[in-house]
Amino acid sequence: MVTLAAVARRAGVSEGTASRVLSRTNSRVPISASTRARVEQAARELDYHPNAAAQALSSGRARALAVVIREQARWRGSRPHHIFSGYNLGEGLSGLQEGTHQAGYRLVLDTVDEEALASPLDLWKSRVVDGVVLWQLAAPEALITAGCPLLSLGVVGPGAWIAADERGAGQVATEHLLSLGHRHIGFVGARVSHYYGSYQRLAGYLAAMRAAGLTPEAAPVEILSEEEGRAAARRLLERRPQLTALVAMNDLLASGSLTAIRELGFRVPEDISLVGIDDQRIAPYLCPPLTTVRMPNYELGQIAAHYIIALVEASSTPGQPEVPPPTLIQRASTAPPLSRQDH
Amino acid sequence: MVTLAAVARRAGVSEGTASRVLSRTNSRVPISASTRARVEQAARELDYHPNAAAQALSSGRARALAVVIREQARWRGSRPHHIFSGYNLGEGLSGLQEGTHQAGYRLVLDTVDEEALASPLDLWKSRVVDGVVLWQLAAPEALITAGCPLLSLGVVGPGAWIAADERGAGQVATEHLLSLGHRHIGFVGARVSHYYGSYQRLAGYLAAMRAAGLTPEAAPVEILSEEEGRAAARRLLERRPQLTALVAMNDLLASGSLTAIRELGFRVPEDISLVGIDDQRIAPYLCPPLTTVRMPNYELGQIAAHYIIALVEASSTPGQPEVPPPTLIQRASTAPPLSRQDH
DNA sequence: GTGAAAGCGCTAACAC
DNA sequence: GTGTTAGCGCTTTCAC
Repeated sequence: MVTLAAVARRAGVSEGTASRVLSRTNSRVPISASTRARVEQAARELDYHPNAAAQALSSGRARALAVVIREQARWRGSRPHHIFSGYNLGEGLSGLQEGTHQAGYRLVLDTVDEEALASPLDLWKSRVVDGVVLWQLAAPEALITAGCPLLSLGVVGPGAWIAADERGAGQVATEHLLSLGHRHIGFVGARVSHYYGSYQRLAGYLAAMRAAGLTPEAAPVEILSEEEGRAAARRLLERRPQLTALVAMNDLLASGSLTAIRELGFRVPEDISLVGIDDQRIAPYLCPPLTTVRMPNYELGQIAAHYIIALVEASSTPGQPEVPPPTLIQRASTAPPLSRQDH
Repeated sequence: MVTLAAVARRAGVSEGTASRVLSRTNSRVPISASTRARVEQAARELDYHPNAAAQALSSGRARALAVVIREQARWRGSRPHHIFSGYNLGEGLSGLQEGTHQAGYRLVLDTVDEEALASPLDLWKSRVVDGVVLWQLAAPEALITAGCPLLSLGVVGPGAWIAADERGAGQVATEHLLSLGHRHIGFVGARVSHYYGSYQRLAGYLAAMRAAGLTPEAAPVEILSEEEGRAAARRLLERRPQLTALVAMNDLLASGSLTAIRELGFRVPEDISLVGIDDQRIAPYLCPPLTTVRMPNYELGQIAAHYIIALVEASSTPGQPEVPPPTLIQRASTAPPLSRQDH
């Protein structure tokens, strides 16, 4: 193993100087250009890689962040699988990894089942990570009282949190239908507990409807499943036959709604238009391909990385960052209303 | 911060003894029950969490593994996204995380763009991780010469590698069609370079066809895209009008094949049956829902964790592990052949 | 600007 | 069985 001492020896300087040249953190001291060059060359020639554990121990910073992901309480086949598979988490993780890597931090992956958030606490207390990013997860009390820098994504605090413009997504979806000429638009998926997005997306829908002077009509859903989406859409369409369009709180519910619409003998988009939110991987494969709203997941990940790193390094709360707006992805599930609405 | 010294003091023992009681690694020495109890209680009372950096520095083991994931060279919208989003990586990561966590190791997430595998090398040389798991990625020469314990998943070595029974998957898919009564079965997706699965799945198809005394008919594909799948399926069906069924090398190609089949005026499954492989998230949403073969991704992840940890701790190659077989997931895209085959 | 030296918290080899 | 002690490789005062 090549140590700092070896580099220092070869460059003809002391360990302290070599450290000052080579480490990002310790560089508040001016160094002469020639010394710097000699040290850097020696490091290169020796293929020096600083020992992360030694750096962490000595500096008190691990230069690592934890991403915590909830284990889904649902099963596929007979094996557990994490929320990984859905919600475009991949995009978010990409962004997080990108931002994290750029800043010279590492990302430690952690998963937790429902409420047992012991493992991120342990990662923090063991100084494995300097901070924690919680994916669609509210900060547990224990982590907060432990003083761990943390950031919840897509969920309201306690503690710092950021989210995409979920309300805007509901609005974008609704306004798209409005601009197509729809006047009787329902919402599938109100009231999913603990999920920030569900509340805000509904709020966006309500705002858009009211701004257009129209009466909103929303059907609640207890959990996020296709089956629930199907049932809710069915109830909505039976209760309000004048509806010509539906906004679904997310693509999964949209998928269920599609089934309900078809079961009632309607065609999409001729009789009923449908918009989802999320632009999940399944969206283009639904029949017809689903018009939906894409959330800035990648960017949210990047922003989260910057935010938590600022929090870790400055131990002062950064300002609320700007998140790019959701965008409409137009596919084949929406069209202008036919005459059905005329009665 | 609560240190080992504090625990030792409170328990009335030396640091060495406390360490022996509390650390998994250092426990080859017998300890009296009463001492052990006293130390454990003291640790509990003080809420002691060993400093990971100090442990790593002192022991020379980080108790961490890297998972390396390739950055996809394709774009979605205008942002990069990783292979995360596809190939049921989520299931595999779950299994990996599970196995890793159980053994008291952590998982460090790393992504690389195509061939630049510098960052896992750096993780290893900096002693951030004790070993590396490469997801659908061949081991780069540099990592091997560096002596890093590593394991490639779903790809043939150099270095250790494990994969699911890809050949079996091809066979299962083909045999399903055979058992339905099909005799003219084509294969979409031969010859995708560098991908172990593509070769083996084709081999499984060929074996099943030959075992049934039938003539195989495979269409090559250059890259894994729906468009390529569509083109290949079209070529195949035009060249061999007697075909009544298709096996696609994976669900993405199956999706493209579905389009081609429909474009040629055939119905699925009445005129043409179609089987995919992977059971990706999109599979149940295709029209009709795709019959496909599920790969044991979760288990593969778990097995990988055990394997690499054995490699790290024993520095001896474990035996080739048993991976559960692929299983057929029957949905609506397959049925017995109609009379078309009779001419 | 640079060197010397004191730890960071833990493990492990060695005594007893 | 348990205590003592010498580091692990780096950062960071404090001198000069």
